Amino acid sequence: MAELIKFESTVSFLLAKVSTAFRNSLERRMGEIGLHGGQIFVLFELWKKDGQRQIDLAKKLDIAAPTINKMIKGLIDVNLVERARYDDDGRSTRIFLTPLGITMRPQIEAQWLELEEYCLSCLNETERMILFNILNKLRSNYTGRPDPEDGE
Amino acid sequence: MAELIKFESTVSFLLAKVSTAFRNSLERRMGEIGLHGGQIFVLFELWKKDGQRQIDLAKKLDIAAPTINKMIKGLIDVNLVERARYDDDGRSTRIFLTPLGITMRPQIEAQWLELEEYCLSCLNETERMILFNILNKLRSNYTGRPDPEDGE
DNA sequence: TAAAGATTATTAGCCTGCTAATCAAAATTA
DNA sequence: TAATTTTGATTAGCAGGCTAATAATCTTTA
Repeated sequence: MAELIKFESTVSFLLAKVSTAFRNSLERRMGEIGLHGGQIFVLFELWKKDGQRQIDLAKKLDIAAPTINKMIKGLIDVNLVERARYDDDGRSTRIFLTPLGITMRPQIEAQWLELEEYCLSCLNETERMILFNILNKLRSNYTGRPDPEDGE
Repeated sequence: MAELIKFESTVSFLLAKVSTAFRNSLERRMGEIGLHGGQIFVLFELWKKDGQRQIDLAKKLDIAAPTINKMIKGLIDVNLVERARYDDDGRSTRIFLTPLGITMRPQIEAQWLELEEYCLSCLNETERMILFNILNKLRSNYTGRPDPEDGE
């Protein structure tokens, strides 16, 4: 006779729940400043390096080509980025920040820090560090992308 | 002049990345046995108590009414559950497991444990326990729903 | 009883993920 | 050069989240 699992006792169960809850918080917080949850990650990459191709953004964000395409559409709709074609390659488009996309950076970053504080308010400094390290391990395990200090 | 954040250094950043990666793993693993990622949580609640109303399932799973509605549609499509109306309340529908929904339980649970093992393969036993406890705190923080031992 | 309010399910539509399929352009190879 | 393959962007369509709006059924209240 098969053992019946206690789903609530698995880490995956909790991870799924926290994942969904976090995504909702992210969406709500970013909605307060007129953004959607996923868009901030695109902006983050463009702030590091403007004018990247869609395919390169997708690779850095670990998302598929159609996903980045839709995200960029949304960002264009709210006038945060724009597309530009170059003569050197007729296939690709380069994504550039608009002036608004540049000037909104501090506001978006402040909102991000608020989200961070809200999410982690139940954890002390030690727990936060531990969680950070464990999540880093999980991320490497999933994506094969090691800790930040390895560069890209 | 505004301080520029290092996004990668925030826990929220890693949590977002791990969330997405986990959801992808979940979808892939469950796809192997003909299911989708979210459906397992509905089944899990029905295994605990069959014949629940949609609204009650939604509350227990912390999801919105339209979401549970779509999920149940999908489960009906693959013949794992079915709807039934009762005379006592013409508004609500009760969701019941089909024979397949009952007999597939061990297979689904085995797949779940495989996912668990895959996700956590980079963590030792201590780290898993620590992660479990921290995730539990985060979950309470988000949903106001405390640890399992508090009952429902 | 009749009217007003609350509850349940559903539809429409959006964002974030995905895969599969297309199309155009570039690169490679015969 | 010509044919083939690869690459980059896009569209269509699906699942899982959401909110807002409807419709139908209870429940409550006047």
